Amino acid sequence: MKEKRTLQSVQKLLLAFFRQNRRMPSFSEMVDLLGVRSKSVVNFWIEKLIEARILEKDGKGHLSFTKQAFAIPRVGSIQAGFPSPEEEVLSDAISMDEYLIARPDASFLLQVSGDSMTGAGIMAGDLVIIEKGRAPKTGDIVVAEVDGEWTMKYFQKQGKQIVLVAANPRYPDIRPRSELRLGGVVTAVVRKYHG
Amino acid sequence: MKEKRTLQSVQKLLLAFFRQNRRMPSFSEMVDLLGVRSKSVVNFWIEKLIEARILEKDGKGHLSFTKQAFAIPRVGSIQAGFPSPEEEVLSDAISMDEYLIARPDASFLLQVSGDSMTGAGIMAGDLVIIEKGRAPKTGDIVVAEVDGEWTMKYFQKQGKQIVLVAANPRYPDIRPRSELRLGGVVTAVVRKYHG
DNA sequence: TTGACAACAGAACGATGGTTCTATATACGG
DNA sequence: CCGTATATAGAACCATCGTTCTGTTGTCAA
Repeated sequence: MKEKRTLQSVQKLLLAFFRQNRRMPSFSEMVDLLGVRSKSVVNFWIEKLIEARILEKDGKGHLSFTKQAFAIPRVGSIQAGFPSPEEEVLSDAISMDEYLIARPDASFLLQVSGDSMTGAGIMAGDLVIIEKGRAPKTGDIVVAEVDGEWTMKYFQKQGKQIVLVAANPRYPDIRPRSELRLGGVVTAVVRKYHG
Repeated sequence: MKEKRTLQSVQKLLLAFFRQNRRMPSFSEMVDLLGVRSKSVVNFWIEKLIEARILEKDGKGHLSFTKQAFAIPRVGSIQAGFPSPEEEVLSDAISMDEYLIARPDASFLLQVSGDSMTGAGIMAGDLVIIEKGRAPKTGDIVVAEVDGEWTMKYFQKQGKQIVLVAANPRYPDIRPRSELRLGGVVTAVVRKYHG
């Protein structure tokens, strides 16, 4: 039985290749990938994909995916009426890496343990993205070393005094003496449900 | 004044190009990119980057970034002792897209409004990633249409009866009659702090 | 059966890609 | 000042790339 080639199936194959190799396949590679025997067939599909704004080609014939091809669709809010899969608004589609991490070279991940920030919606096991070298403002969540121990707290500035407040009221406020080593500012929280 | 080229600066330039064009620059393009005038200089740096496991080359000379080049470093948990930026463990580095979204073509994003899932650490304004066509298990968070309205709730199966429970106890449990249209299962939560 | 059309095969072509080699410029220690 | 090492320049080379053209196969309606 012969698989019928469709725009979606071709796009899927190319995307799979890209995700694995982090580059576009060449026309010759696509010949194998699509299971055809001629580059002109590949060219036919490539033009279709360009027309569909999934691929784009610069002046010298270099292929690349559009932003749209990577992103996953983003629909409105739940209470505003939940659209059916067919009427998804594809116009506003984003990539997680791009959305979450503004400065990749100054950021790192940290796995949270403990319940001191549960009130802020940061649970044990969550991953937080921390940006180094950013000046915290009051209300920001920071990672700091206070008296030899690292903790994650709300940052507050009362006059000249700095106060670190936990979201969980069971934990006391911390007023560091002079030494406050700042690990960074929490810019995002990420939680993945196993499965 | 002439900028000294370093491994980091070259990597940064190439990464910037990649992020913008979603493909590797060619050697000729790198000549312009690095501000040199010969491809052999480019080749010199490429080899350095390959040695540093930032780039890799397949049999036919096709360049691509390694996984490592994209990912941001992940350090241990806070309470386990917070490493300084110098001693970051780079071995376990992940990309957000890859980490969060197992099936990109079956997933979409939804912005949360309301406080019905606050107890589960899902706040208003958060972005949830929803996977379609997955069979929910008890304890999963699902998006479902109950009697004409879309909501996000815990999924529970008591015998043959399905119960939708909010994390916020102020909301009553929902026991749908027969019609329960399932939008999908929440596989991840993402929150970005503005700034 | 035939005609029309779409999908595909295959080869030829010029341009560009990465590679390699040799020559020149710069920095630095003695 | 000299000699050595390192970084850069420039040119030549061929495999591969994407492009294009012509011809073949397959499908479906009349």
